[in-house]
Amino acid sequence: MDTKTLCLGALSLCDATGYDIKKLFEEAFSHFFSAGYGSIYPALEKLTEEGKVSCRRQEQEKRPDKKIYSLTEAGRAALVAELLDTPPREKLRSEFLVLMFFAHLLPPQRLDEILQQRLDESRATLEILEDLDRREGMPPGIKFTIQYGLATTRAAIECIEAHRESLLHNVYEVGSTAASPSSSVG
Amino acid sequence: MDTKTLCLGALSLCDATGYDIKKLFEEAFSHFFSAGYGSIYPALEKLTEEGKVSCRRQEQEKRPDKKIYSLTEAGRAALVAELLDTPPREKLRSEFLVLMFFAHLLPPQRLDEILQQRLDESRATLEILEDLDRREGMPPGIKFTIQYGLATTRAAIECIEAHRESLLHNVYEVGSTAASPSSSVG
DNA sequence: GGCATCATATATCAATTTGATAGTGGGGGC
DNA sequence: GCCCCCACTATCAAATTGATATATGATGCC
Repeated sequence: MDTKTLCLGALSLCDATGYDIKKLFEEAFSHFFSAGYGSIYPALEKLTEEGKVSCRRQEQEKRPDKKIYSLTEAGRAALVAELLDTPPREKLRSEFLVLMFFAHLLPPQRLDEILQQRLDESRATLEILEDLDRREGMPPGIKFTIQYGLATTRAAIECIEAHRESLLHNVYEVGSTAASPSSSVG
Repeated sequence: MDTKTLCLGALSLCDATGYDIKKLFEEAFSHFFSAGYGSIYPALEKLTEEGKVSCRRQEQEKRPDKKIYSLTEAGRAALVAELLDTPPREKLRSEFLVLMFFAHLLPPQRLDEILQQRLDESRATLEILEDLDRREGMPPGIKFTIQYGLATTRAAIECIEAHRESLLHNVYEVGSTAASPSSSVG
């Protein structure tokens, strides 16, 4: 699934500018997908060429012209077609877990900081999701994305809380230390 | 955190070829990070230029020469330095949740298929993690990455199981249908 | 025996994405 | 007055993705 499809999806909700689409992604998608201007604007341009979206210009004083995009019938068909054969994959990119994997190379202070930062960020995410969850009148599919985020985020937080103390005690005791490494973990 | 750092990390465990590193990523990192040959080989080349890894060639009959890389002292220092100021971020890319977000555009059959496929894949991931978890003598940091994977994967599975039925019943009842869409969700 | 596919190992490439940055001006905080 | 944020466009180098090419042996299947 590429940014083009994401844009079609956004425009299936309502007409929007590239800027609006980015904001939608940040507000509604941020816990499971992201896209920047660098992929959104080129995507909208290509979609226009392909006739899947149309673009009307709205002039503004003292601001750049707005380019408001709308989904065409061809675009809606393309969106549905894409959704029909997109496999429901999921991929995590966790620098946090990479750091944990190499925890034995880090000083205890840094390890503690890492755990704390991740906890803070996860709790912040949780609050955002809880706010979203309180909103009413949301379609079941969208509601589900929030439930899913809540469930996995809570699990992550509990896992960190559960292991934090023992990690700080055990990481350095068994084999190597941060100061004198001599690993051989195959 | 880029592929170069990941490679340094891999080589901190033991000497390896690019191929070995890819396999390590698939075996030990697959549930939280990934990297392909297209980023690993260039990374190893740059690291060699920078003196952070050294490379010895091992000739082989009937196979391409092996290029076995080792971490140098400079490389180890660079790895630690990188780990010290890498923020512990985490980013999900879930095409599954995008599909769920637009569930109202899909026929019920497809929605069911999506949920089933994700459930299957999550259960497969869970089994792999449970196997890893049974291994003994693993450093606490690595053990933690597995615990974390177990916790979040189980939460995901439970969430899908819990909402599956109601999704199939409710997605199409309230507002629009897959056949005649007329949404306006801002 | 023959055929497909996987494992070992290298490497490359077009297409895409990332993450930062630039430009332009109004409005709010202090 | 100063600085940063909001609104809106857009671009760009660098990195990554995902597929593919090249070779050969081994393994499995009918």
